[in-house]
Amino acid sequence: MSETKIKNMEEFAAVSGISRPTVSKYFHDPASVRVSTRSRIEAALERYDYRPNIYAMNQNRKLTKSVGIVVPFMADPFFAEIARNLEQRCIDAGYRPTLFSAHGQPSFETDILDNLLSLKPAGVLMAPLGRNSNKSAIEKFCAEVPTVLFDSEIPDLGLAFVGSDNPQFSMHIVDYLCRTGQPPCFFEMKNPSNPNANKRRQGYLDAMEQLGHTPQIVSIAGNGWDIEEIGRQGGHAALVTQQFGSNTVLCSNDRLAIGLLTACYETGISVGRDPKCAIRVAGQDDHPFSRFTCPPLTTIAQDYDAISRRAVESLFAAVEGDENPRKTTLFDGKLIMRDSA
Amino acid sequence: MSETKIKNMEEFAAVSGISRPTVSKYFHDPASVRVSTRSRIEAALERYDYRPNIYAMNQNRKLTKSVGIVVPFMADPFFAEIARNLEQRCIDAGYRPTLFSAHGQPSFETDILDNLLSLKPAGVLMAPLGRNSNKSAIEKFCAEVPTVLFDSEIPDLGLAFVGSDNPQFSMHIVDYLCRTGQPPCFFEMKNPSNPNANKRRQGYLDAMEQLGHTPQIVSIAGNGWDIEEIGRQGGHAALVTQQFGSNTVLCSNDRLAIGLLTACYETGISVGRDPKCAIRVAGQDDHPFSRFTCPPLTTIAQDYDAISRRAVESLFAAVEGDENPRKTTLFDGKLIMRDSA
DNA sequence: TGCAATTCTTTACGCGCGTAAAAAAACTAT
DNA sequence: ATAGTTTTTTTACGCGCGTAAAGAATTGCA
Repeated sequence: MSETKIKNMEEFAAVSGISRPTVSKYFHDPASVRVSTRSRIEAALERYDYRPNIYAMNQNRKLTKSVGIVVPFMADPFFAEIARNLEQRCIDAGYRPTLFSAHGQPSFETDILDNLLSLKPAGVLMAPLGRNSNKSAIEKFCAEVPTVLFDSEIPDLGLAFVGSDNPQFSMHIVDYLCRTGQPPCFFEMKNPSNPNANKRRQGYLDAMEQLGHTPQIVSIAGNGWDIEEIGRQGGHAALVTQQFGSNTVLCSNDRLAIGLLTACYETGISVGRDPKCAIRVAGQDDHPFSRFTCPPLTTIAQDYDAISRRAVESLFAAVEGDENPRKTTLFDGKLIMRDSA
Repeated sequence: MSETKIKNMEEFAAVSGISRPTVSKYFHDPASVRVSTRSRIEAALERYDYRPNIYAMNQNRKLTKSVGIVVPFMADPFFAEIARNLEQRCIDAGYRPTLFSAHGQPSFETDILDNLLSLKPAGVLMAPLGRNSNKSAIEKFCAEVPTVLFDSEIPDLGLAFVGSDNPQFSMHIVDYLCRTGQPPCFFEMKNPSNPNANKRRQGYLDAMEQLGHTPQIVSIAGNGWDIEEIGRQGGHAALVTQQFGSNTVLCSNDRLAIGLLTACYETGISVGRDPKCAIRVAGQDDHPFSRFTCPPLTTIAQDYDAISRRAVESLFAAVEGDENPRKTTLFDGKLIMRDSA
């Protein structure tokens, strides 16, 4: 970092004593040049702080090193966490990830894809909004850019889908709830934006049937991503009109459960697995905050780590040449027992 | 979107019947060409889907249209919310924002600045990590890129700072708590990463003195951004050893308060402003989740909207030529009364 | 030591667009 | 219609780097 300012690769090649094409090759892939050459370049990098112009680099390359990470709602810590996980893995693999959030708006999601197109990314990791996504826009995008979908599946789209085995989630937690108390009823949004919700409902129905219980579903109104508030209001309504036919409520997801817990508090209904409590509440996802609700929320944890690892692996395998058929990978959830159920 | 594929601006200029330099001018600023010209270009844009190559565009421009938005911790919904707000405003102003999160790690923050440098952004909106930030790296960055800091101030750095008036926060909520019950003690992390914490402590001390009460501060150990967990553990310790000299606890921020609420629950201590409850707990920030704690958290709300508006205004004023002296803008907080205090 | 295989240098062109300068064309106002 | 102003066209070059091709240098190995 000492001497005169380096303007471009030409000058940097000169001071490092290596020809420009070789330097270019080095920046494309350091392992592609001989060790002695590499160390001479790296020695020069120590003395001068030069970085290739990223715009000039990407102009001619068919394949850039950038990767898009798209989530439906960054203000949901669940997605923020998984985005961070994905980001780290991309960096480790030598790529430049860029974060995007659709902020719950389909039009925003479409705009993001438009912008991504002009970024010519090597690949994209995307969790779609779900029901409200502009499917044809996503389909068109997937046809042009290698894309791995996660969290929320759109059938047949993308190189691969990685998510959770929702039926297993339901089976697992329904079984636990039945073993430890009354069979649960199911609390959900009538028009969930995320397709996982439908699979969880079905999983609940199957699990209850399999265990020989009569299922009961409480569907509440509400749209959008303000899920805690929807759960709180719907919970209020369900509680005062006594719609829950069981003292145990399994929520479609943790954010809904968090809202329901608030509704219980506000209605004066005690929640917990303690026999003195009026009802038990369980969620699904292991949302980062579920540890801190009162009572702490019993839930079934998505395997963030496995999901993000597999998503990134699938993407880079495809990007780096493997021609695999589209594959769906689903990971099991782990029961997290806390005080709420 | 009908006819043959357009490869570059040359071809697009041909089909639109306008010369390439004029088309280039149009994409730089649509208002800079005559109305008749503009409508001919826009007519062509309807028929052919052409977008200028972003890499070629930015290669020669001294000033790109991209803006960096840097937050310390995206998994904190507070920052996710404000980032979204900033993002929207940048788009409305015709810029291309890119989101970055330091994920609580100083080394990551430095890397982000490095990457941003090579993106040659028109400007950057940054909330630093705080105490752990690599100040000299940020200083060096600010010298090269127009940067507005928000949330967490680093003295004299950047074009401007926009944040909250922390002493006003403390005064306001301490006054409220004193009027409605016992004067509060103050619950905080011993080594807070965010410098606002220090201002809030001082604000608490000043407020208590002004109101004629004896202040008491409970500082707990813990590092990093896992603030709820730190608050929970520290809260446990403080509760069992009866360190709170008042039945009212003002927390340095909402996330700490959320942890303390969990500790109270786990210790069997009832929280609320109801006289039957054992203690009152208040937070600061109006974290998105604070509405849904049990009991819902009384807090003082940061004016997200005003902060993000002013931050963006300051940045674009500077980017577009105004030479203003560095200015610090602080917004008042609004008391949000809920059940916890 | 010699020969083939690998790696590097030299030379040269192109990518898509920014932008400058001079000339031509289109407006505006009188 | 005319002069003056604004906008567009024409022409031309450069940005920083990717990349191809041919020859030179370096290596590995027997």
